[in-house]
Amino acid sequence: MRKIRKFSAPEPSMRRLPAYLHVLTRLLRENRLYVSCTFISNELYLDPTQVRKDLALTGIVGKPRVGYSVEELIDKIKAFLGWDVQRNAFLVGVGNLGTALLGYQRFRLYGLNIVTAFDKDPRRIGKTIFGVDVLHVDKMTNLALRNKIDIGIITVGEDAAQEVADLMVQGFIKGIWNFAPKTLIVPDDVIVENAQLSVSLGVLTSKMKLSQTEKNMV
Amino acid sequence: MRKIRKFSAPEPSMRRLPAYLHVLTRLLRENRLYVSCTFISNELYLDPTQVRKDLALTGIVGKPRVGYSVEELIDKIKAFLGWDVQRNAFLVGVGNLGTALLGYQRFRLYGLNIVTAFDKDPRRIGKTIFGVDVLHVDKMTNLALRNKIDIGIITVGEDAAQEVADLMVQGFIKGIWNFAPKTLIVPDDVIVENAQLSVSLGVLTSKMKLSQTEKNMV
DNA sequence: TAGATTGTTAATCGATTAACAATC
DNA sequence: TAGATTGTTAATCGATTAACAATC
Repeated sequence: MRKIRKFSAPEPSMRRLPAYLHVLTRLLRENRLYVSCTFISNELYLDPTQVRKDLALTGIVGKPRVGYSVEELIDKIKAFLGWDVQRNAFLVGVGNLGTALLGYQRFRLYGLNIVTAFDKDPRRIGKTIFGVDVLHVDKMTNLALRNKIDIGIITVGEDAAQEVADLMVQGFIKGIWNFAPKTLIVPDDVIVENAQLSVSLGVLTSKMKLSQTEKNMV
Repeated sequence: MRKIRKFSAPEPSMRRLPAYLHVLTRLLRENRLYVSCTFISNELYLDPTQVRKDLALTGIVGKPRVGYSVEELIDKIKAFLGWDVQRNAFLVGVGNLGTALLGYQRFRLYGLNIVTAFDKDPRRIGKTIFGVDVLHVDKMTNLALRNKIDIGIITVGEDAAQEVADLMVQGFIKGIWNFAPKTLIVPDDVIVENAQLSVSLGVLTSKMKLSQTEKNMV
């Protein structure tokens, strides 16, 4: 196995932080100034020590007996997740899922700015979907080189996914968000995050199957 | 913390299995009869022992020097993930994401059958989207009780998510696939799988931030 | 002050990886 | 048979949880 030096924080922690942000945003709306780990852990059914460690990763310092400043904590978590800067993205594959992502307003909260979409289907090219133009995928690499594009979103089928990833790498895109059910091969300095729906569904249906077995066992 | 007796398999393993299935499906198309752990681990950049342990979870028995039967392995993994049976699902929230899920043909491969969709927006009610009728969400609970519905898919906003989950629980739905950015509170016998896009995006942008820091450090 | 909460160190738990015997 | 591969046990690694001192 290729060993990669690990600078990055524990992934389980990274995955919990967005949920903290949801709670904190609500508290901010309610004008709460401070929050304790215990409060967050109760809201999310997590261990309070785990919450404390996760928060410590962001560099925040709390006040004993008082807790953490809600506002400061929101800022620190956003910075930790890299949501404090705007990132320009290209999306390739304007099918159902791609279209849904183009219309997902919430991405603005995370600094994700999808500037252009691409496809190879002539029926889709030339359209404007949720204010985003759809161009032929052949134009993607050059456009990525000219405008600095941070993130490439892959919402094509599994057959085209590697091809699209290659074009993104050529366009010096350093982060790929891959929704295609395919393991991508990219250089070491390119980060791939997989977001296959099947993975999540598999966890659900696998656990459901097990809970049926449990019932039979009782 | 509430301790839950754990029957279910390690979640990391469950999350890797769909990727194995992709490789195996390709091999099946290529008419390969047998496959070794080493082959799969090379394809997916995983440790071969890890692959072997994951496969062992499915109950498959391999032949030394030969490997595992591709066809049998596919069946075993599908059974393990609970993808060997059809499950009826209701989807609530016919926004962009909900619509995309209704049109996602691949779900059939996983046994997921979305039978009806729901919303509370009168402009959406009465429509048929990708062959699925959209009804008012008030009708959901009763319909779930009358037809046996296994899975509820929540694609509403965070404000309505808990409310929708409550209705699903009342309708005896035992598995909830939650795309809303909200931690749901449900009885112990209901399984919730969260599939927030923000979690995946957060991992990507957090790692990208770190790799920029690395560059500055060099 | 007393006590709630943070921050940190130690212990436990679970997942990954290494080593190796069994097998065909 | 020799050797590739499985299956399993042991070692390591990392994440979670417990314990407790520091703080305001």
